[in-house]
Amino acid sequence: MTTLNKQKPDTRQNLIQAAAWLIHRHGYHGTGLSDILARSNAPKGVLYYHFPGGKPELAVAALALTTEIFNQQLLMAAKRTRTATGFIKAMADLTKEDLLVSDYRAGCPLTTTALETAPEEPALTTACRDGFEVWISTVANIFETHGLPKVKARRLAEQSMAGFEGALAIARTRKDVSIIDLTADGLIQILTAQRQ
Amino acid sequence: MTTLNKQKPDTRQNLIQAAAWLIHRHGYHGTGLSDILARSNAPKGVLYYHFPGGKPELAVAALALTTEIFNQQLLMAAKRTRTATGFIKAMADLTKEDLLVSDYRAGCPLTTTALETAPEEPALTTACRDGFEVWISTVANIFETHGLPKVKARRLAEQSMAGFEGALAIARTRKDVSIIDLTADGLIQILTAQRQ
DNA sequence: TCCTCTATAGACCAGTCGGTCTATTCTTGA
DNA sequence: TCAAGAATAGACCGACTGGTCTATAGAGGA
Repeated sequence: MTTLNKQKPDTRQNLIQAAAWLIHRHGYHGTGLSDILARSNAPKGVLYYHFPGGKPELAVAALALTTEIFNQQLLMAAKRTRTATGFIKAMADLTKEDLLVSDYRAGCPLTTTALETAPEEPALTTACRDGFEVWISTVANIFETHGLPKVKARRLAEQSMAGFEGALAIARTRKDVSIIDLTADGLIQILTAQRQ
Repeated sequence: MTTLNKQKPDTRQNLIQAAAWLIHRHGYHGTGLSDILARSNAPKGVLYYHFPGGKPELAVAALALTTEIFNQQLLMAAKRTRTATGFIKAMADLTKEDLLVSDYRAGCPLTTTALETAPEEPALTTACRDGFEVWISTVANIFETHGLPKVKARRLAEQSMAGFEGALAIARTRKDVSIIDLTADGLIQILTAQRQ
């Protein structure tokens, strides 16, 4: 699923990765084509050859890549955890990791792009919505494997995504990740309350 | 506190309000000076007369205005509610209101700006951090008046802000506010669990 | 009445934006 | 060996960006 396309991956993939990296840090409007081109060492003609739709089309591909990568991280984290509580803590760690390795320069590209562009660029809004849905479904499935009933698993997954996304934004302004742990604690309390 | 400055308010205040309205919808990078000028019917010279620091300085003022307005809405909502649970529901209603009256065109300007610009525009990041702190302090105080101990009130306030901010972003991509109510339900469960 | 300071007005600027276009190079099958 | 499509390369474009500058209008005191 990660290598579906038959195209020679180098240039096209480099463009997508460069765009994803930059949008992750500066958002959609804050990322210029010239930045993407410089980062991927590509001339302009190449971009419009691979993405006739221009910047929006490339951004959609970049958001899809980001969605897939984080989804894989969620699945890997699930393999390492044996309880729903443990998985919530693992999600908190994943959320913190992005902030710490980037020195608070990178947030969630889906949230950033969604807030910047919805609903003016429908393709981008759709990409964000689909990305959130992928993540929430994955998290809900993981909660189910840890014994939560389907409906409660889905609810807790939505609450988790909302909590961590908001905590990420606030943590970035503070250069302090503690609100992410606080959010995890809250989710664990919800989980525990539901178990009773 | 709402009318501290001695300056004749018209032009300057119009600029701030126009900037706040636009940043609310399109974010910092998505809002151009020309948009702000057009919306406030002002020529360019006026902007740089009142805000020598240019766009960033005006944006900081706009974020401060937004902070203050929403803070007043929190305080008003607190007057209408008698329990912590009721206040959580009132926060959910406030969060939903922005989305619904703007047809999902407006999110939280603090979150949007923070994700777009941190940490490249320190003044903006600071304005966002300060804004979040104002809101969280207000919410924590309100929880205290409803009987929560200080530490727990602060924790629940942080969890609330994170949850509603994240829910707002996701709701915007879906054009559906239900995740905001779900978030409120989760916060109420945390509250109840802490009461035991 | 005139002077001075505040504020308004908008022409103008260099730089950058996303996007188009044509020329060239690479690759590959005949 | 050569033709043809795929891919690369970057010059070029109009529109727009945030920002500067000078000219002028308005207000208030002497």
